[in-house]
Amino acid sequence: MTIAEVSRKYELSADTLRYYERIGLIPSVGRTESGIRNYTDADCQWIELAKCMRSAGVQIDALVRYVALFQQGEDTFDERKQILVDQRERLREHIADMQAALDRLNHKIARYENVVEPVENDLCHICKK
Amino acid sequence: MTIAEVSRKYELSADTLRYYERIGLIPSVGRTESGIRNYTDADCQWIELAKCMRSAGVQIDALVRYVALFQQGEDTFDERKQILVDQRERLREHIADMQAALDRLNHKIARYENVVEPVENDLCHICKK
DNA sequence: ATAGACCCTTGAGTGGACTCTAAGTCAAGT
DNA sequence: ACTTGACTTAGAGTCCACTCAAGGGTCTAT
Repeated sequence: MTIAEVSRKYELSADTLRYYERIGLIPSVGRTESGIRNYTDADCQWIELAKCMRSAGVQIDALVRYVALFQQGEDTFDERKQILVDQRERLREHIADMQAALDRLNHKIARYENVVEPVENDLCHICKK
Repeated sequence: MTIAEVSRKYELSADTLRYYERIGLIPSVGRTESGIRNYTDADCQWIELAKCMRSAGVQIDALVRYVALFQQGEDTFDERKQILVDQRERLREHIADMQAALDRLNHKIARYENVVEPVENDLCHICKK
């Protein structure tokens, strides 16, 4: 697969794909004799993983470390797992923050819709609390 | 309340508090005769709101627009509500992305723990899929 | 064999959100 | 009166994650 095809498939710009490879967020992609990138299915799986993690806000740094360890082989097993566990925890915390903000937005929108009785209006002014 | 007290209370640096005020993410704070910020409870509510929304990744831009409209008064009601509704939608999408990444991390960690039977190992290599 | 579309690398530029610096003011304590 | 430390502003600097530009090579169709 060419970079343009992969770019369309995953909706990541060719620039971004090259950037991800350059910094090691995905392992380096094989080339044709003339030096043009030729993405394999395995490359695509790495890209999909990267896209999923990045869209969730997992830092590039952690993913780069993971990929580097992965390429070093079996004896990095524990370290790799630890990265995943750490990032899972970060993600859980972030989801909780977002849920709190979502609850708050729902509350505020309800006020705007007069769905919630304005019992403690003194704190609200549609709506800081 | 001084900026140092507010900074401690909300765990935001004094620089960040001044920055938020400067860009209009919170309405401007009153000063003492000598020009020092004196935060009221209402100011603190704005800060808490800003902190909550920012920690969930709501863009500063949207919050600035909301605050500006809020200060313009009643006839911006609909526009303000629309901002909230839009941001709620963005937040929901983002939570879905994060949930997908979390599911994937859980799956990968389970592989690392040999909890999941390695049935389709050819795609996994602990673990791209 | 030449146009036009696509690809390459290196390195610089951008935008968002802070974060820090410089130069100065002010209040409290000694 | 002087030091100390927290406050002020305007503006510059930093970090992250891209994104673009320059200058060039490659592929395909006519």
